[in-house]
Amino acid sequence: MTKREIADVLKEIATLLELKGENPFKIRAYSNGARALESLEEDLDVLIGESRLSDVPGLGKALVEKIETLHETGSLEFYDNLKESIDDGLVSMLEIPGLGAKKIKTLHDSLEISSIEELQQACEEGKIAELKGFGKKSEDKIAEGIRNREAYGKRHLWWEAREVAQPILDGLLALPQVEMASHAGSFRRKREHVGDLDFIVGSTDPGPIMDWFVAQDQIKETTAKGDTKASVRFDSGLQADLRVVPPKQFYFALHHFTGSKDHNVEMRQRALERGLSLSEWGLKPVEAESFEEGISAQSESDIFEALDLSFVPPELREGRGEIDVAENGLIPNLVEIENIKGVFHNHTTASDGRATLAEMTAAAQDYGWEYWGVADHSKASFQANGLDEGRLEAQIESVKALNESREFSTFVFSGVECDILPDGSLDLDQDLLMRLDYVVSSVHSSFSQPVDEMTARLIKAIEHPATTMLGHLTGRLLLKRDGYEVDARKVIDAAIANDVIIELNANPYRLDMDWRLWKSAADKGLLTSINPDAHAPEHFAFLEAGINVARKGWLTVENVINTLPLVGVKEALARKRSHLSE
DNA sequence: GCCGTTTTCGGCCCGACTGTTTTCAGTCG
Repeated sequence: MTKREIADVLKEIATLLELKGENPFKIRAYSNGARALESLEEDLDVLIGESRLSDVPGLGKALVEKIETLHETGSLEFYDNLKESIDDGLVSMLEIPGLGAKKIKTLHDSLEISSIEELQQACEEGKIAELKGFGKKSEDKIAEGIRNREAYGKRHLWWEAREVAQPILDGLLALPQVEMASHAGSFRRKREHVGDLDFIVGSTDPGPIMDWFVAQDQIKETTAKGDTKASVRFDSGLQADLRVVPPKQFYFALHHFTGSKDHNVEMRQRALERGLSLSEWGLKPVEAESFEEGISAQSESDIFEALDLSFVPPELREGRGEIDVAENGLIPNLVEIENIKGVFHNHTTASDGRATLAEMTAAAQDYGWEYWGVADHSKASFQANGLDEGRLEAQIESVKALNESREFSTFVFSGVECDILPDGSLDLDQDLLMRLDYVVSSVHSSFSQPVDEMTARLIKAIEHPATTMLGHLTGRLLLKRDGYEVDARKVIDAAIANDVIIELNANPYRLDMDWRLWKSAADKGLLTSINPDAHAPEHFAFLEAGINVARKGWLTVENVINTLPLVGVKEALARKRSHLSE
């Protein structure tokens, strides 16, 4: 079993133990173990081979044994027995808002409910309302939760959540009672998709703010409204929480609700080591009665500083080692959208784009970019009107003519998004590919190959002398379709060895390669190009989503080739070509 | 179940909100 698969098993064990009513700290130990495993930089084989797994914080004797068993045999008796003893239906009931492990256990023990269908029936028969600890409102809420499950149970792309979040934030900031306001949560951390939106406001007069918040016209329902906290749901199913706190608490609350949970746990522990207690209300000596005696913060930086840390940007607050790095003052200057000087991997009407070469060039010029690259599909992508050798040669001439015309200040690179055929070979003639400024090699077919075959296919394409960069590593479409299976580590190593870039596809549905893989890859020397994969001028805006991912992946300008000015990029592309012809 | 150590077991983050209750448990973040 792989690291990822084992981590999933540990997570599932945690959930199952919760439904059994186990000791909450034991449950947390399994969750922590899963996370420790996922964020391992080192190879699991090596760690187990050298018996160093127990050196990993969070993995003790019991977990090490279970992980080793899973890794070697692919199964675990403890897990099998546990799974056997709990109905799948109980697990899915956790998805209903308001139902946690304890209530589900009560429902199961007293009414023998073990599926959502049975739960729904019990609601209709009014049995839930009669249960001790439940009531009519609980019953209605559960029934509502079951009805909404289909429509609202999903997550929302960051890109789409932003459409809702930005007007709300602007509206809050415009209210006279609001002294400061920000979004928080996974949205502020720029996760690729979010479950809900969080807003934090600093104010001494919360009433009007709460009233304004729940009165927005896109709101479908208000699920909670108190003096300082409210929750609403929009038509899209997206939920948003607002918390109003006194201004002096604002930065503590902002930090707290930005999370992540893992980051906060580490921050609190660090505070405790210094005799301090950190919470959403403030930072004070453990023994102090109130936060009046605590430390004040005029910014989040003050909080980090009070714990001897340099500022950690929200994107990095995932509990993946950022505290240790901040302790040494080594948080890098993350790449910013202003650093981008141009973009590769874009399409025109020559294949499946919606704008012409000139229109796209004009749009790129509007962005102030020094260059952009056209990379239309190759002939194997028949459905996308891919270019054959003849049409591509014609496009090379068009690009050349456009550059020579000096109609635009933005330079155009001639490239192609060349299909990687099922056997790993490229879809176009090598001599022609070598004449292009660059080649993006991508998979668009035979997604279901076994992982070894797919990995070999990608590596073969990487080793092709014409390949400049690898397109969307997994082909995933977030919230729609999983990517094809591929051994990312091997592909990354091959890319580095062959001086090939792996793109960071900035399409909000792709964001591929995943942010979790970038830090270690970049540390090993991998370069990326943040590519909007634009099929229309307005898609150039996707760059922002790509920047989010790059920042979450700890990338700096040094790791991103399209932060280079035109001259630098020309040199880099030419170097790859000449280096190979030697 | 992990950790740390005051080395053998106690601590592990905790408050707002809801719906139930009539002083609190469960959920959520």
